[in-house]
Amino acid sequence: MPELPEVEVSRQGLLPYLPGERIVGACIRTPKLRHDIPAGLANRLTGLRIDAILRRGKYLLFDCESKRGGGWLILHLGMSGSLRLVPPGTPEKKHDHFDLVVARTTLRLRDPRRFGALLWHEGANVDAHPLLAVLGIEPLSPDFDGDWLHTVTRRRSGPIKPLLMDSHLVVGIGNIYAAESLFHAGISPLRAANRISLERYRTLVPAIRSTLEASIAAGGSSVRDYVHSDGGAGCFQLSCAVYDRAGAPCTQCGKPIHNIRQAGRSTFYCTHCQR
DNA sequence: CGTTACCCCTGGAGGC
DNA sequence: TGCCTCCAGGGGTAAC
Repeated sequence: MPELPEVEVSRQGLLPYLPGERIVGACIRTPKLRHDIPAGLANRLTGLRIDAILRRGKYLLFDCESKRGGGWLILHLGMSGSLRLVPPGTPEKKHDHFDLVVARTTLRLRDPRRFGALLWHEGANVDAHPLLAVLGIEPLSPDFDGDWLHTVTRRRSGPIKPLLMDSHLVVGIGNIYAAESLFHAGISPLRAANRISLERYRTLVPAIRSTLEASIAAGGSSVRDYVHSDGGAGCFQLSCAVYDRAGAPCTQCGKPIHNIRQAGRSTFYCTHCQR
């Protein structure tokens, strides 16, 4: 479920409740998700204070006194992960793999497909973690602009859409937002990255940014529901222009949206509006 | 080096 | 109702 906007909205939803709180316990019910869960993690966490919650790409980073002998709890939601704040003592359900317990609430991770991750990084420099050190640029950072994307794609002859989803280049853009952004920029997902002009990259990057920001804003309004109820925290994209709209009329020209496969993922686009 | 195929896993949808 | 196939918003790894 989560792409960058969902992860960011989850982070913002946790901010009123967790930073400043002391971890009084943790419960790990699963030996591994995407990776093995570090041995002794629950004990390591217990007693530390949560100083801050940051986001890097689709990773949530919990600063657990990292500058005072602690470290970082690193969390990834994979395809099916979700976070809830539940009252202390709430019985767990199937696929509830992890609890982080503070005095007044419990952060609960649920992930049926177990593609998520739960990791620990000792010490202050979380960017040094092997999975984080290889990540690309943040799409909402000012350094991410059309000129930058044009420059780094000069030797990339593959199609643009899988490239936008490559976290080693730029983080956080998943299958939905890659498709939506390319539609808004009028660029075919099949076009070779090194055959897109600088001018068009200067259109594409703002399209990416506005698509992500609009989704974060849409999710922001439902943060309270998210952290307090069983309500869906899924797709904050209220309405997609192309994603999951195969056969339906294009919102611009009325011709049917196509569904193809690229690098093992479905791609939705308009063959008339996107070139 | 760049690009793609496969794999990790469960659950929901739709066909028969 | 059951059984089957296909599909799903991610990403690490191996192979070309």
